[in-house]
Amino acid sequence: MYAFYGPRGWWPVRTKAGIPGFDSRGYHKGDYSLPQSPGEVFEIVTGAILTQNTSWKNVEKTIEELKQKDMLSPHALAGSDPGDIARLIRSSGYYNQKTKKLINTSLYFLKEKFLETSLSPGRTGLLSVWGIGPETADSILLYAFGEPFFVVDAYTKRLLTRLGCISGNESYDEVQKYFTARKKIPEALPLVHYYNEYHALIVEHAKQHCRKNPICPGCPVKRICRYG
DNA sequence: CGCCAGGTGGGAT
DNA sequence: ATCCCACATGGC
Repeated sequence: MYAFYGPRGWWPVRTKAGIPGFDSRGYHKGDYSLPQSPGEVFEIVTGAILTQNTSWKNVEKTIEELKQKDMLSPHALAGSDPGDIARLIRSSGYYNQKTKKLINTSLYFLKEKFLETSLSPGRTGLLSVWGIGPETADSILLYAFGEPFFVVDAYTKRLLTRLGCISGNESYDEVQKYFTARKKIPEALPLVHYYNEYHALIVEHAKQHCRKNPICPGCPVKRICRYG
């Protein structure tokens, strides 16, 4: 899939959109040096929560709103009126729930000073926050803190099920194990970069070919798939 | 119009 | 543990 789609430039960082080295949406292909500041770390944390069961397109708009109102920080979010936050993040859907999730996460980050110290919250720590489940936790660890946690989402399960790798009713942790237990990892890429690309490639592949109604002509993994 | 999108938590069984 | 549901907007 890497040969077919190329590097994906994840995680997109809106606050860098358009500057040299970044495309208009904040993707940075082949550059694994992000995030580079506490602000960028927190933007990824926020994006990971906002995109829960929601298209990234809707989230981009919200991130932009938050940024323009100087609300893209744990301090600002934790100190704001929930109603104001809900209005700002409206386009990302589930705005009442996500308001609560953002405030909870902000309070946790403030209390533990993760941004100041650059210390990782750790998986258990993130999962203890109301509003952060396994996928959001792993997304934050992998893309915001640069730790090798493989992200499993609905696309991952769909692809692996169609390829015949899993039955489809496995738990999050079981699917994750399918990847982390593998020994065949290209040496050219550090593990964290490999996981970075792998998840992003699965998302791209699921959007282009492995949709709910699959588009098999031209699929890069057609040969090893039951469909097609 | 209907269906889907880079899930999570709560409640019943 | 395992199912079922609420949560909500915007794009196609």
